[in-house]
Amino acid sequence: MTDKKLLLIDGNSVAFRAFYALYRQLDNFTSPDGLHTNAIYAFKNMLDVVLRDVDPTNVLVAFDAGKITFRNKMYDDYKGGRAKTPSELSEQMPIIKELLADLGIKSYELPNYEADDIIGTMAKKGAEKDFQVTVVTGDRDLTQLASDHTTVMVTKKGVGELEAYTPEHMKEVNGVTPTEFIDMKALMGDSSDNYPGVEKIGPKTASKLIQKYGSVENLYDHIDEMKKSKMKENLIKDKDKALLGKKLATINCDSPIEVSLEDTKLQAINYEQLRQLYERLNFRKFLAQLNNEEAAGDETPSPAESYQYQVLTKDNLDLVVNPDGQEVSFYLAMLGENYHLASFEGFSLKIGNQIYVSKDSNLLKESSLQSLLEDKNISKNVFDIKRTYVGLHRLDIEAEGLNYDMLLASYLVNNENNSNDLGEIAHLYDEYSVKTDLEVYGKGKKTAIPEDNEFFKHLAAKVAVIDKLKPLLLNKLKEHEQDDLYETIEIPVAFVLAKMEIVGMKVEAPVLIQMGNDLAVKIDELEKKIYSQAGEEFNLNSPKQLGHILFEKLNLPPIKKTKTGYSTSVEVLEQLRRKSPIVSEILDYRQLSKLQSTYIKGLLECIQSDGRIHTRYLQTLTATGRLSSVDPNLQNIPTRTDEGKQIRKAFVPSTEDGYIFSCDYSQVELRVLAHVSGDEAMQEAFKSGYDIHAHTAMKIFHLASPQEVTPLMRRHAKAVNFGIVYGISDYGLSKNIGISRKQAKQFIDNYFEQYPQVHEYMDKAIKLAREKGYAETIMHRRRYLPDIHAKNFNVRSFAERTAINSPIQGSAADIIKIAMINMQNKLDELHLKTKMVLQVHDELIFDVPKDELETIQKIVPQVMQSAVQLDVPLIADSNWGKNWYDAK
DNA sequence: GAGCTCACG
DNA sequence: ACGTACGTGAGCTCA
Repeated sequence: MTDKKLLLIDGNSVAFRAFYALYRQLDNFTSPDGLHTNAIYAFKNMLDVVLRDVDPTNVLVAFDAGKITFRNKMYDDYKGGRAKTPSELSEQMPIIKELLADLGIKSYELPNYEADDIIGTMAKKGAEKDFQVTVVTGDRDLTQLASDHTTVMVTKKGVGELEAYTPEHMKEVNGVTPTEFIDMKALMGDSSDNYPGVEKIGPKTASKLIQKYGSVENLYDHIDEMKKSKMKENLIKDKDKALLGKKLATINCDSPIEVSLEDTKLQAINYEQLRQLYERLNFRKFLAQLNNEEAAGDETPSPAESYQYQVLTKDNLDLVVNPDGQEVSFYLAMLGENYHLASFEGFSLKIGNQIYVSKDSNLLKESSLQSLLEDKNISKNVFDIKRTYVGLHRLDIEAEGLNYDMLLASYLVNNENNSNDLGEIAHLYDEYSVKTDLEVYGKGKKTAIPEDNEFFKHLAAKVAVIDKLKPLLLNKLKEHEQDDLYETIEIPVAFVLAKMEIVGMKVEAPVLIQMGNDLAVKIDELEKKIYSQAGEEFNLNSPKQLGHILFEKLNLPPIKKTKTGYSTSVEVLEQLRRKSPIVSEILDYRQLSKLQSTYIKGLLECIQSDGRIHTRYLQTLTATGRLSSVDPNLQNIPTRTDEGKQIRKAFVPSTEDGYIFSCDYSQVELRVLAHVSGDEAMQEAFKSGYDIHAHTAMKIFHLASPQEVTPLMRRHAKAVNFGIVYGISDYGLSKNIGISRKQAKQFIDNYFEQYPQVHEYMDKAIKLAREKGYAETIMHRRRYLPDIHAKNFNVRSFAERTAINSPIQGSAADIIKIAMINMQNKLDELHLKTKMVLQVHDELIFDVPKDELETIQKIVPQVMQSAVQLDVPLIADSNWGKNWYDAK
């Protein structure tokens, strides 16, 4: 194996990809003097990854010298019609070259030749001199260079990932060898380079032909032997084009370049120049990196600064002095996402300027530490109150005084990034002194606590950063007028959720097991029936295999396609129902196997030793402010069909003779809409207590009285009401309720005529989002919408619908959070044993002892209805029973 | 790990 | 004229 490694980068194509990878961030990446920097930034990131992975001795970045090359002599229109490089990118190109120079990397361009030719020539030279060559490019053309000596890496997904083309991989992807790829391209042409190839020949056919004939020339030598076909005619007709295509596609590996391998040797980094450049570009991340690379003499990157800490043991606990008034930050380390089960790995504590760390979480139970954590007069800053509270609870510590949560604060300030990793969030605020858990613990199978030194450093950095970023985040909350949202909603609701998770919900395993056994029999029967009709056994869970059976073997009409093949979704199968009995059986099978695998099997695995299921609510994930529920998701337990709903029979009260009590808001989102839009007609309907869907039906069908509303009209009106909340389109509505698009448009027009202020609201919501860059709820929760300015119609439209929907969905989320806090307070105040156990977006579920039912019936709807004062009443309906199924 | 499918509000 | 309803999580297949 050689240790001489040559890295060749196609500068133009990588810069191009880099530019578009961060295109959405274009306006966020500007230097103080007004230059765009997104491509430079992404280019440098990509470069770091490649330099680390390849670890080359020699590097060359090749650029195109200009538009005119020797290929234009063969073909005037080569790369003709290509859009001009946007000026936002071209202004960055000189800086990229400057950056490379500062990094000690050679750049090169050659008039009349493309970067490809430079790379091809250098790759050949390198291979001859026994270099291991790696080519990095954003363009598949260069894959023809792949060989035993040369690997071609093509950027994927912007520049974040690279796909390595070896000759073997080439064969897998294209079915041809790298050199044959040239011939393949000659036949199929290249639309981006603007040469046509042979008519009607695309990648598939080209690949087949070249696999058979080996080259374009050989193909034409044997063309007479080919059977008569349209394709043969086209091949003959376009022979010139194919031969020209081959010339154009072939990379010139003997270009007259004036760089030697010696010239490409990596040079020393010019730290001073580089620092100045980063400062000019305002690249704070790279500046921080630079500081510490320089300090470490270019060793592995480590945090820019590291914090002093003291390791705590049982014997030096007296070091932890009474904080009196000093700022305290605390971090509890656990390995694993699910903190109900994760292993305790240690903790860190910052008191004033002193940081303590330990791997022994049992130390927390020593009286000095326990009393510190349980003292409500000692404020503690943490990252993720809920996780910390639950974790400490498992150690029999009842935490008090957790008053600041970095995770919650950053989520409210900006939830575009929904990470829940401390390091990642710190990086968003240019704080690079802490690494991410992924960097320190690794991922997947390799996840583990590192050696003590690194681990302690990481823990110390975490508490230090919680403390350090606190003023910044609190300040941003103030600027956003979100202090109220943060202090009176999110922080308190974190404790409410923690308690709900800890209590959990009792689930009867035997009930599920019995249902599972019954289901297994039915599923088995259905499988047999389906196989016999299909005439063969296949994997029913594979959409691919099912598609083959339905649409190829049984010749049913394929109604819809997906990216990868035929769609076999319910939507499609419903339409095929009448054509063959097998379809109904497949639908039944789907339904039952969903119940079996997700709800029976899935839930059984989640029942813990206390006979309960403890879900985790994610409080900082959704874009709108809703919660989500994982491990397991208890917010999507079936209810729409009775078979599914049976699952709910297994969810029972924890006390004998107790009840499951459920209370849900009636039409909260529409009420919120009535409130925020100020629409008089809609408000009137809610104030009068009308059935809102029937009322809408009267309005849009111009009826005189509620008696004239037929069930179908009500159903349609209901769909319109929903559609409005989602930012309706006539197409969407027509598809949803199976009417013509014209009719749907009529419904919508009528709707807006009858509820004119709703229409105004929608326009205003979009306008506001454009002006401010975000949409906002009644409690000032924000959702940023950078796409609202997008040039692409689809992308922009999506942002516009989101601008309409988010304030509605988000305000409803605000409301139920307030209700939950008030509810928990009420339960505590009245010393009730009733537990709030679940939240399902507009519904709260309680585990109620028999003798408290009467009280609960009274107070729950009261508290929910009075959570906030809107311009229309809030209504909540209650149900209860011996289990969740009966609470309907 | 992505894509499909389907469960919920 | 564009393609198209908002927000989630999980299990399965297949590369």
